[in-house]
Amino acid sequence: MAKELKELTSRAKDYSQWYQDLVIKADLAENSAVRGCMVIKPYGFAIWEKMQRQLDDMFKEAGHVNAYFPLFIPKSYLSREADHVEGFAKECAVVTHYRLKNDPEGSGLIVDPEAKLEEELVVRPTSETIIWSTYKNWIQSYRDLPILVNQWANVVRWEMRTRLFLRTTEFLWQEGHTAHATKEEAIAETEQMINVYAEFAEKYMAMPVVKGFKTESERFAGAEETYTIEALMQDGKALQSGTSHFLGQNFAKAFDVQFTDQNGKLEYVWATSWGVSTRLMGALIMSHSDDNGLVLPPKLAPYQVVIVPIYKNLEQLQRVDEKVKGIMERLKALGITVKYDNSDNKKPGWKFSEYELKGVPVRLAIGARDLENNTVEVARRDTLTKETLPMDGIENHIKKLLNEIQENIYKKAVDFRESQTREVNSYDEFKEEIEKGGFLLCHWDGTPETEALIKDETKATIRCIPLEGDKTPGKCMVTGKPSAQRVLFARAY
RNA sequence: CGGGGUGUAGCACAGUCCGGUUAGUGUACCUGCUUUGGGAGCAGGGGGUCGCGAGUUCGAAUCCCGCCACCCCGACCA
Repeated sequence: MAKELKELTSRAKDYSQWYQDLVIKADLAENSAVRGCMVIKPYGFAIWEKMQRQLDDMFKEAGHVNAYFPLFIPKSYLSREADHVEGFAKECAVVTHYRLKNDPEGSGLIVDPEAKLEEELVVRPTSETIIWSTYKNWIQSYRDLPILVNQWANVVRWEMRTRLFLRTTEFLWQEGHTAHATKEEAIAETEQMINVYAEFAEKYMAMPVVKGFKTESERFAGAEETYTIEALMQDGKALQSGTSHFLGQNFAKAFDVQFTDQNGKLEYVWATSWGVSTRLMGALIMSHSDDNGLVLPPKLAPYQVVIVPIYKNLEQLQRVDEKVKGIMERLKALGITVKYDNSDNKKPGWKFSEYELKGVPVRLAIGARDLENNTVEVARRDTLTKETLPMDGIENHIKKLLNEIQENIYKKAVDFRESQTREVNSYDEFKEEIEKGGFLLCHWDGTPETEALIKDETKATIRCIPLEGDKTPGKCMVTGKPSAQRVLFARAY
């Protein structure tokens, strides 16, 4: 057993390998029989549910409501918006038939050729088109606006290469789709939502992000402006963690969604869309984990505290059970989630390792010794330290400790990112530095040609044009042409 | 679709080059006893179409041919 852990540790340098082993061992997910899709196991799904609930609260706080739209999109819808079809056509799963039958030749089930669909259906890669074809019926007057709708759903993108959590064929996400009477209002919505995402990432996931615009070539297919939050993973690669798009009037025009404004004039509506996905779970894992397994921020941990009893016989266990009952009540009264693992088929040492692997922020161990002294052993996951404390008032200490852990994990991630972010001024230096990973802030002349050249030669992309920070103009590191501000480069997932 | 690799017990793998007892090891599982403050110990036990198909041979996990699946690297990707 110890050997297995050691192997895991020694592989930590090979991050992707380690990461895959880790999540499987940590009971988060496994690859299923279906190409590039994943089974999210109960513990992993509990983390996703925590994220969902928090995000949903934040959306509603900002005035949004939930709805649901169909999984299938008629092929013709997808082709209505030119950039959109360009962006998604290459990765769509298509339904062509609606029935199977027994092969008359006797080789089992086959697709019934007579059950061919008049028009093929696309399994949604995103829902803009079906939603806008619906909104057309919902919107006549400025009084119908704004529409602020979100949906929690699954989508399918048939990528050539998949990666657990980061790019699976099917993934779970939320997509907000809003309609507005004015351009200003739509832009304000787009900005509001990227701020919601950034707040969620930093306050709940304890993951610092850089907010910014995507360049034209990295923009969402059909958007006029894409805002993004970019995070840095521990292996030095960037991860796009959430996007919010200002869609202009592109979809309104493609689906003919017009409204009468206050002056009786017919206008196209202004649109936004925004989304985050189960990719965030990958981000969470890769931001904080160490060689002992997951490290979960207390605000997203399925349970914040685990209690492990230590006993020599059933009589002792019963005494610990009694004691724990009281502690659990007091913890729950403070809104802290607790799991008491008094299963008799695993030893304490096994449990310690198991809950570390699962990233439970705080572990309490209580044994005969503690019952005698009225103490409890408190171990924290982020620092892997433990201390023995008096039992009285332990619940208040734990409440404080959970906040401290949340802050400490965030601070650690910020420090790491700062240490991996640097300004680079020449292209030669850039080529050298990009090999080391991390974020590079550089001047760029703003042309797609230069961007493409850099990508070809170094595999680095412009993650975003940051909204905040240094706005001093300069000269492009490649062409020497003027640059408005430094932009953020990195190699990305 | 290109380049590389792997298919042997639930999982991880050895054995394949150089064919030869009843196919093995770790782990997991089952039973019993002892253990329980950092992934317990001992004893016993169950579990295999060696990816699939066809061939060579007295004899194939091993050699030849064909096929299939999966993984990694690239192309692709908001």
